[in-house]
Amino acid sequence: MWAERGTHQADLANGASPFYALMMFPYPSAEGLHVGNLFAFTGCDIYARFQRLQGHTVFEPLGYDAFGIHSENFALKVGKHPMELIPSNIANFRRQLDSAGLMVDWTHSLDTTDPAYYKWTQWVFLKLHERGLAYKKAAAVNWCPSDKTVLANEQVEGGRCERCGALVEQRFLEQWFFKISSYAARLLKNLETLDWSETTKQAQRNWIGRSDGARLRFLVLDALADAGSSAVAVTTESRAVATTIEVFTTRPDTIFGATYLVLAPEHPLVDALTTPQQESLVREYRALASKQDLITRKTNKEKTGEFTGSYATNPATGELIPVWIADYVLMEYGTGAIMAVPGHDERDFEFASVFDLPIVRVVAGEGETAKTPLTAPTGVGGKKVPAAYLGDGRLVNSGRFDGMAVTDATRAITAWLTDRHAGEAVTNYRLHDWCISRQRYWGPPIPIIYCDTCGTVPVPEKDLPVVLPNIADFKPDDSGISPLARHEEWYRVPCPQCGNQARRETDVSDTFLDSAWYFLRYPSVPRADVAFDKALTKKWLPVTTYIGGNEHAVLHLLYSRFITMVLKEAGLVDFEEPFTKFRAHGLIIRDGAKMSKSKGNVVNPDDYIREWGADSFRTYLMFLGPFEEGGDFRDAGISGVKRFLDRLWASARDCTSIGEPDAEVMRKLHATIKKVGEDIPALSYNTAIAAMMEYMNTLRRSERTPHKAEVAPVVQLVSPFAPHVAEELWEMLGGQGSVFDARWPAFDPAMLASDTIELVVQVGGKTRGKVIVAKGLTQEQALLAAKGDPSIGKFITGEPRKVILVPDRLLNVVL
RNA sequence: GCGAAAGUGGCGGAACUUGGUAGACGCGCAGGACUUAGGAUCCUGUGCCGCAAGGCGUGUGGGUUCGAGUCCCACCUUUCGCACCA
Repeated sequence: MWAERGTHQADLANGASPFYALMMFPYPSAEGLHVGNLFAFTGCDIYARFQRLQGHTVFEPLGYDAFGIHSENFALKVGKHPMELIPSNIANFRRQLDSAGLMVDWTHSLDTTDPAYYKWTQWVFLKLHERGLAYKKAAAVNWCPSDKTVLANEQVEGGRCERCGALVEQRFLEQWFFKISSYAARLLKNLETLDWSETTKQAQRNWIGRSDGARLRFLVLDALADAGSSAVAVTTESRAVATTIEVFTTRPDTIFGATYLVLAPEHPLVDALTTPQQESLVREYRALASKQDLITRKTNKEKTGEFTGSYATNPATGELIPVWIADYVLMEYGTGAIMAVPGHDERDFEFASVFDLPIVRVVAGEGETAKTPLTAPTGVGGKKVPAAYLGDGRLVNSGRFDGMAVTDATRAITAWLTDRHAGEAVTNYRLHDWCISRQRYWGPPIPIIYCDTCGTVPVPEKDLPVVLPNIADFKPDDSGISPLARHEEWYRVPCPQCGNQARRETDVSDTFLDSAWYFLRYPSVPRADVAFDKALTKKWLPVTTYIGGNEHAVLHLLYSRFITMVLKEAGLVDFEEPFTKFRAHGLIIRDGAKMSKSKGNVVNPDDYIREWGADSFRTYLMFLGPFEEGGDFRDAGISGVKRFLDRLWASARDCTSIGEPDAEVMRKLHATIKKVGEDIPALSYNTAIAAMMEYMNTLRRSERTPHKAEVAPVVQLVSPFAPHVAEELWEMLGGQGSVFDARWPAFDPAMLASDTIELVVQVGGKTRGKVIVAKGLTQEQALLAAKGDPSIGKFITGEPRKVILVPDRLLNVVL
């Protein structure tokens, strides 16, 4: 009936009070819908249905995120082509989703692997390229030397290839990047304006990773100085070959304690700095470092490194300090070089201890002096061991800055060094540019053509989409480049500018690009002439409420925000934050353990829907626990929810319109309407369901044939949770049209009022019972009533020392 | 290491941005009714100790308060995220 009447279709052009309820679209796996998906969708669906009952025109679209490595790997595993697998997976998902009774408007669905969709994904790439936000550079990828292929980060487990177990290496390939790092400050600042869960915002803040500090310059006096000589002569020749090493530090106040410099092994200055004596050692170390894959390098705790043979001048002390390379310094962060302050940095301390480099104290804490040894108490016996001092304090061994507090010194020293042209204050972000290249098959080809005469040429918009060809050998191989690079007939094209023989980019783009703009597309599906219609976009976006998993709290949400910002700058949309409100749902576990195929505890929604019905299943999922925290799925629990719905059904079937409803029951009903109406928008679905159950218990215990007025509103309250049952009962009770086109029942505050209340009585802070009394009693009256109750009165043995009355709630008698 | 969240019956979880009957609701369990039967339905009970009166109870130890699951201090544990980010 819903399908026939188009109940779930929103009138996008004319609907009043638009409400865009978005859920994160699933990857249509061959295994079918995961119960976690359904948990998320149901939670969003309830919210959306409730908003509709509040009078909004609700748009609840859903599509499929079908590109990417998961699909590709699965296709490889079962020996089928993804182009063949995806449609059947989608059909299966659609069947399952329909059986769950979601209010999805399927006339606006999308599939990221459809050329009609990815045409616009490529168009988004071109928009970024136009604005100079897409660029190419060499970057490290995970390389499996045994499978001879590029691995995605999620295919590397503990530094090894998840398939063959070989140690993963890093390789450098030319890749496309988006300049998201230029937007770091804005992405961070805008977070303050968003109605998102605090945990999600915090995760984004950490990812963006703002650090305020200084960029400092260290002059290398003579790159060719003799490593053995401690007093390097400053000659005019050496000045001529002088190089500057830039470092980033958050502790410029500790510069007097910088006793050496460290560069990342792949730092571009390393060659120039390495002296002939050190050359072979440095080369060896660099080779070793580059062999390590990205992950083990980051988790390897033992400090290793090599001396370059060069010395630089500490701009504060004027002393010569050695320049080292070590893999604990990361090229990706800051300037790829650090000033090492072993006295006040744990990592530097460890490194200095291993290589016997000088450690100087420049900050003294409470009760410490310049001479106090740098130690930290150990756990056992409180014995002191040498360690860096990380705490607050005042400067020592720092010349004119001695005695200054750390915070003041940070400012003062930065200013002093700035005056001397040795550095300046900078803000640094951890966020690095977004690498969107994938040396894979199953994604949208990056719309770029390389021409010998014209260079890098973007594919003209009119030539989009660049269709992904259906090739049989889509498996990545030892060429180390995309499978598309094996298909000359595909990549060989005339240059769009000069017409000469040219070559297509053979990498495809990251799946995260597909999902970074899909919410813009939904309202405009199925229009083929634009990515998104201007009027519809203006009316429906930004998304009113977005619900999804916290696993996407960082990347997906950040990328979507970035793309939206860029489109705003390009004048294509008129907002820069795509999701006004975001809430993350929790995780469903089963019998206390995470669901996994290997444990065999995966819940197949089909089985439960068949056995218990979609409504019971939905309601049970929401009853497990707080929606934002998830819950523990136990088979036994579902029966309680089923019983509740059965009882509601029986009450609706048996209720009568004769006579009057019971006043006490009606009071409870109105309290329930209030509670459910407050709980649903707060996503407290579990307590909303509990409140409805409680009401049904009250109704049942009144032991009369229920009056229609006592039952009908409950049908509406339960409708977001159990839409099928509610729709049927609505009709059974003579409701007009769909229950979802009716309005949410209003509660009457006057109904909640009662003349008498239960007054809790405490004696000396201990609860002794309660008395039923008239409202608005004075302290004396309340005390009298308490004394009058024998089970309470016996505790009031003397003259009260103090009496506290919380009007109409509680009386505490202190003896 | 850094960041975030959380510790409440046999179990999942309630207790409302405000300190005021801890354990709502559901599962499970126990007893009963109906039944040829019950994994159906309905009723009753169910934090712990105690025959009772009563006492004890929200991770541990302190504190504030007439009154603390809730606020403050210290600690312990667990989960999740990020992790050599200078």
